[in-house]
Amino acid sequence: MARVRIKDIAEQAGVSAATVSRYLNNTPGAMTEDTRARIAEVVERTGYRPLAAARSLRTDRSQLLGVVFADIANPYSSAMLEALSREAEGAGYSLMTAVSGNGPASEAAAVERLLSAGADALVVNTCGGNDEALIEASRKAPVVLLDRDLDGGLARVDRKLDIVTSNNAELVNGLVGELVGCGCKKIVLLTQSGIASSIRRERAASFSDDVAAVGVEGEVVALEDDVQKAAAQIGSLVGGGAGCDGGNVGDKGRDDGERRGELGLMAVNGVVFLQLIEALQAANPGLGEDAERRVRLTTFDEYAWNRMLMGGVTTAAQDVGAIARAVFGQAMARIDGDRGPARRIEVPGRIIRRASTARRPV
Amino acid sequence: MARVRIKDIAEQAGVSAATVSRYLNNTPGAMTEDTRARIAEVVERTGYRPLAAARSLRTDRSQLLGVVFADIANPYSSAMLEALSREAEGAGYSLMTAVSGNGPASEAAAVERLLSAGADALVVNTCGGNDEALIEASRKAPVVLLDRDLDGGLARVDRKLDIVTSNNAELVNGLVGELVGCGCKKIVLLTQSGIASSIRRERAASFSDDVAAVGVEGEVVALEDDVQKAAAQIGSLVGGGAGCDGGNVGDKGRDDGERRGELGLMAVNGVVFLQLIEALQAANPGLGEDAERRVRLTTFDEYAWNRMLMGGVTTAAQDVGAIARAVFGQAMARIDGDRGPARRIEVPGRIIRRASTARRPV
DNA sequence: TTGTACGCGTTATCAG
DNA sequence: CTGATAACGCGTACAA
Repeated sequence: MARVRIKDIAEQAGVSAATVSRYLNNTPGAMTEDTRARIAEVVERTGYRPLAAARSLRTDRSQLLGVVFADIANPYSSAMLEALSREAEGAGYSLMTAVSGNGPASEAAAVERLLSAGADALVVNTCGGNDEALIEASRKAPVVLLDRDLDGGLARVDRKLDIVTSNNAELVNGLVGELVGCGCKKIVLLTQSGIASSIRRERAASFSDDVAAVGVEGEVVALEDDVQKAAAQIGSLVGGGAGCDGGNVGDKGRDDGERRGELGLMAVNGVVFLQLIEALQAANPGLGEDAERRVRLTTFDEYAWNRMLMGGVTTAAQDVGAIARAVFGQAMARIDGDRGPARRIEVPGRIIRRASTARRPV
Repeated sequence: MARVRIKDIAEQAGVSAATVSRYLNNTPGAMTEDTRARIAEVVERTGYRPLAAARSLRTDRSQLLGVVFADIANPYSSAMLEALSREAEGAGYSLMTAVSGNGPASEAAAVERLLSAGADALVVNTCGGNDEALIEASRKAPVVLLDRDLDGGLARVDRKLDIVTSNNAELVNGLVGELVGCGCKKIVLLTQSGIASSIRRERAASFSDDVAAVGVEGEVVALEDDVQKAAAQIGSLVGGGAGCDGGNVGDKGRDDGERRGELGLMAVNGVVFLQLIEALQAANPGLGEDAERRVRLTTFDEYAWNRMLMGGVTTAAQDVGAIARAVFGQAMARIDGDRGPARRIEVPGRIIRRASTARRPV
């Protein structure tokens, strides 16, 4: 039961291989309804599928899209993978994935592998520090940056590097607004230690502008990976009049001193948010039972636990589906020969207001 | 600057294409050190990479491994993707991924697509209800089941379907032991509503045996997806003497009635555990502040939040790296022509004991 | 040790 | 509307 080839189909249908090929690629002004039917019958009966390698060799198209994730443990990446899968599926494409683990060398290797494997185009969620490799790659196949820009911000300069990202400036602004709106006098943006992605920089820059504009104190802190160190960082931030608020006895929602809600925290992404929660819990014993209630939490990235932790955390959610659509669409356009200037596509996200920044103290 | 072919390398190195090919595939007893060096120089200088499609057409090997995930939102899948990537990378393979979203039809389609795309073998984390499609696929390419067995448990019957999974029976036994050890008189296994995977069945079966063996009350509950319904389920389980425990004033760790710690909960996977936490929080108001303290939590799958929620949750952790190694190794063996009987590989996981099942009441 | 010649399965060109 | 034929780039018997 060897593999069935196009020639076999041709013989059984009483036509030539060329005609079968035309049938498979449904050429516009095609063939007799009769021959079409005959071929269809044979194809159906034999379950024939053209060999990808042969087709690819001839057409110089693999129907393969390479995707490189910086950190697949970040649920944003998972969601994006699923969304991209859906897009690819609809277009008859398959996804080849690679994970860089936030390592530039690993990312460069992944890009090289995917290219060697024949990817028609690359989608790269770059970890930074890899501008050269990516620009080089873009000369062999279209490259669409996902979420994160090059360090040099060269996306617009170089010819073929497109980028799709969220409207981070507006989202940062939205979160700052939420925090200020619920009474925060000081706001801290928490970023990931050791990771200097363009997103971090972009959000940090917007942040500085925004806090200055509304006249509250702002600070950017890179949260340590180590829980104890992170707890110490958080502790010193919450700091000052900690632990002397008195236990809340039985009924809660009382004694809402005006010092409450003064510190606003903003996690730059879901991973940092999780670290933040962990650090808060670790720091809790030293800060008193209700330390959590004296800070206002907000975060980027919408995950299940945002709804439940702290009674609901105000979130800047990115539109994963729309981003995936834009990324895939742009990649396809490039594959189809679009040689226009590099594009920068900003997909609007939205602020989801939850209890953590509610007007009346929690 | 067209693509450089093997013929170009041959010309520049002053040899024939055949010799270059031999160089690329480093044939054993090969060639003069001189010619080897000359070819190496040219290959290096031009950055030549053989065209995957042409090579694949000739060798009938794509160096592509297809992977189908049932639920990529499940962090177990992300971790597995990363581990599999590492394995593939080392063997010169690339991963083609697809996501079924726990839909049998979608899974069947994904398998078909990956096969059409030329995958040398398939790794399937099946969602169940798809035995036919998978068996059919296994006749075209090796299929290795990941974690979940066929509904019919046919893995050993059919010729080529291998399966790699954890030692679920032992892990269930371990968790039951932990719960009994900290004083639970009743244990409930929480499963995912609407998903009837083999893992759920397997763990549930072991569970029933185990609770019977140690003589405690056991129950299996499929947790509703809807938070309110789930909360009601949890509420009725915690049930009975709820809410009349008196608020714990200031100091805690007191009034540990002997009714404490009587109910043991075991989440069948990380997703269910998250739903459980959410349900617990939703049910809390009606159950009294410290309802969480009257139940003992355990769960399968080790994630970051297991360390932090409830002060640490006792976990049955699977050895993702070892599983990935076994899966990939088995796939490679099949690709390399191993026609031996189907294998069932059980990779041992381990119990991580945390505060949630500590002897002294939390 | 190295070169020659052929074929892998498909699509594109060109006649008819 | 259809068929014959020539590539696509590479690996591998076979011959030298």
